[in-house]
Amino acid sequence: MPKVGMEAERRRSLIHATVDAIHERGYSDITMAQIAKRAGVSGGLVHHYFGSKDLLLAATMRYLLTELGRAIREGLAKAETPRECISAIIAGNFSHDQFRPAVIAAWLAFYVQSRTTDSNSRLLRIYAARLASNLTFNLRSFMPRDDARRIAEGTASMIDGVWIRQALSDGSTDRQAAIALVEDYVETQIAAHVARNSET
Amino acid sequence: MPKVGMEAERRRSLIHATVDAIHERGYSDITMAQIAKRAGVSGGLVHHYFGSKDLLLAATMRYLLTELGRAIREGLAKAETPRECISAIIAGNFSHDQFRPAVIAAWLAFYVQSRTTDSNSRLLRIYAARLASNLTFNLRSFMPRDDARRIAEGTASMIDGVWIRQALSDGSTDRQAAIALVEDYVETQIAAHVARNSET
Amino acid sequence: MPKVGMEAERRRSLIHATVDAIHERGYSDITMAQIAKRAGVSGGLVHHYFGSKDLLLAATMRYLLTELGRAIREGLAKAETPRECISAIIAGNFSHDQFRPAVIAAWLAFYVQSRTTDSNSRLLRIYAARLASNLTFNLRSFMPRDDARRIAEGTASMIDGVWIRQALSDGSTDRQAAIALVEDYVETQIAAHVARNSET
Amino acid sequence: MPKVGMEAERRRSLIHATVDAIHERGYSDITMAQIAKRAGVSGGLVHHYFGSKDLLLAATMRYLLTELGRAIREGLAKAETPRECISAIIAGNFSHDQFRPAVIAAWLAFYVQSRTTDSNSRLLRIYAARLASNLTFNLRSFMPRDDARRIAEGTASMIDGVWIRQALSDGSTDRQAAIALVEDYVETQIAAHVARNSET
DNA sequence: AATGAATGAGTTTTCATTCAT
DNA sequence: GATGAATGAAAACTCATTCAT
Repeated sequence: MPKVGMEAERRRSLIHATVDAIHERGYSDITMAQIAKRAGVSGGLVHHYFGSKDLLLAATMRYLLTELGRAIREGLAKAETPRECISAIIAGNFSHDQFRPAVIAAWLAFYVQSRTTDSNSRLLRIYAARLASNLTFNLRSFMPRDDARRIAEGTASMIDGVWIRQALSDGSTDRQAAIALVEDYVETQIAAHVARNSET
Repeated sequence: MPKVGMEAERRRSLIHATVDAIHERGYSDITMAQIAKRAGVSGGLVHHYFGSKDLLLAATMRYLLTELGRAIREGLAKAETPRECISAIIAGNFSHDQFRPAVIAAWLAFYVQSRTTDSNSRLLRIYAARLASNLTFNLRSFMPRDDARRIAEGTASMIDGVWIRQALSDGSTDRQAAIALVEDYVETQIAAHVARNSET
Repeated sequence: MPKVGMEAERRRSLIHATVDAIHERGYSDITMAQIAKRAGVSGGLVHHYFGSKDLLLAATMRYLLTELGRAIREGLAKAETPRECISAIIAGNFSHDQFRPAVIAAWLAFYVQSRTTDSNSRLLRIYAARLASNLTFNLRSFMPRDDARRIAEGTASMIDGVWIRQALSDGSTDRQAAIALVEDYVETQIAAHVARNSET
Repeated sequence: MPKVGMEAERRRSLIHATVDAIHERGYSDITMAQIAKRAGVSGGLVHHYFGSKDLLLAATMRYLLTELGRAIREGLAKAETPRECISAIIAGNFSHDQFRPAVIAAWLAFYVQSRTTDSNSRLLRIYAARLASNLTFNLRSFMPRDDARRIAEGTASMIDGVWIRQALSDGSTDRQAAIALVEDYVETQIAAHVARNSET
């Protein structure tokens, strides 16, 4: 009798092995054999579960996107005010699971790589649009639509920027500092708007 | 025409071909044959000039760094006040030569890839340190050292963030919007500090 | 139902699946997984029953030979004159069970493939020798030994030729036309001999 | 400077190696490595020239068809009467170049294999149609259209049948016997028609 | 200097076979 | 007996690199 749930577990372990392999060797240097070895299975099994290297990579990217979405949603569930929602989104992007060297490395690899892979590109675009719309919606409580859009874009840019810079510095991550930098940006921008309004 | 100079021209044309190839195919999918074809030369010649694929890629990355450095230095030469220096640095990062799709794509590819390549990593670190120190120095005119360091890091993060987001959107680049976003960050932060100081 | 007979049924169904798989995918492209799926059993079971792919294929070939032999023997049982025997042999080769696209395809595949597989080659040779000897024996009633041998060879060649040509035309089979073509050959040859004899 | 004509020579030598490999190992067991070794080149070169195993096999089949067509055309060029044309077609099919064990083996392999490969199937069909039309046309001098068509089909069947039987017998080929068998069929059929006509 | 044919090591992929359940 | 997950050997294919011309 086959072990129920074995397949899901194997797939997850292979995806984790893929993330780790990208972290250690770099996206362009990983091989199926490395991933299989890292997951402690034979090379053939990876194909059995994912069909091809491309499909394994695509599945890994989807996994990362899903996990990020979940982290953000969890934070949003506890947020009550628009300001808290914004903080939840920011914190979600730097949550414990997300802001680890291996995950950061894999994220950026897919981010950059997706530029030349339509299906991956589409996934990222959908995620980015949702993030932008969510940020914009909550910023609308503090400023006009156009400004909200602009600051949302700035916030997203800074989140991505902090991530990419973290990838390069092989040192340990500092979630608090990362969050503080982005929060500071948002806070200062909101404050500027509030000040401007109270002047009039 | 003397053969001297011919070599430099060939090298440059191969480097440009490499940048374009990365843009079109992605870092992990480029081949020497593609690059050679794109540059209109034989495959063997690339080795003759660069020795190996790794060396060609390293040379391409050095070229990008040099060009970026040159763009910034040119702007800085005309800047007089610290504030103008900051703007020059920002503008340099989004100068006409730098903020093109192919260059952005290549930049990010090297950026991400350098994580697993020591020699490239070192180059990027040196550049990043110089940028940070330069920004910090000029921000010191407006705020204490620790704040200057923090805002310098924020500025660099936002520059990188704008870049990476541009790579994903296949559309045309908007230098003005990119500059405005980063300038807004710096300006608002400086204003906040000035306001705080004038309060006391 | 007793388990005895179950095994024979499973084996037969796997052999039929093999024949169908050869027909649909071609001898060089069939896999054990396909055959197992087609027979509605697990991949492991095929090995359990046949030991290996080669043995399954050998069993399939033996099955085809046996069925053909049976079809011919059944016809011969009803034949009384030498001429009727010849017709029975021809008709047996194009009997309903034999002259179906899937069976034809499998036959030819084994026919051609046996060239490089000693054990299969031996089986075919035995069958061919029996066919030749049978045809020759019955043709002896109408002509000298040497001519009988030659016309037997011609008859066998034409049977094989009609078969191979049928394999290529994906259309439906026309047993009557196939039989008529071969019968015409035999009839004309016999007639020529009879005419020659009556001349003298 | 590259050797002019080297490419054509290489391709031809690889195609010959393919034919020989099919003869020796059988269609379903040949590997690119075997073919390369037999041609005395590296494995990579085969891909360089043909792109893939499938394309190499397709090129080999086209080569065999072309050679057969050439052999027949050469014979036809010397034929003057319809009867001579028929003999030329038959002789062409068993010409020295065609009726060799390796070529026969390869021919049959492709013949059978083409059933599941559309592009190959199409090529064979075109050739078969041309052969049938050519035979029919020349037989029309001796018999009505319908009979001519039937005998043309019979002739083609016998040619194919002689070929397939030759493939199985690993012995040396006997071109004269093969030709005689088919000629006998045609001759007897024509004679029968002539006799029938003179009766009336 | 320049070419591009040729190599061969390395990678993905396939699949018969095994084996724990 | 029966399953199908897992293996690993063998195959196709890719491509940086070399080298004769």
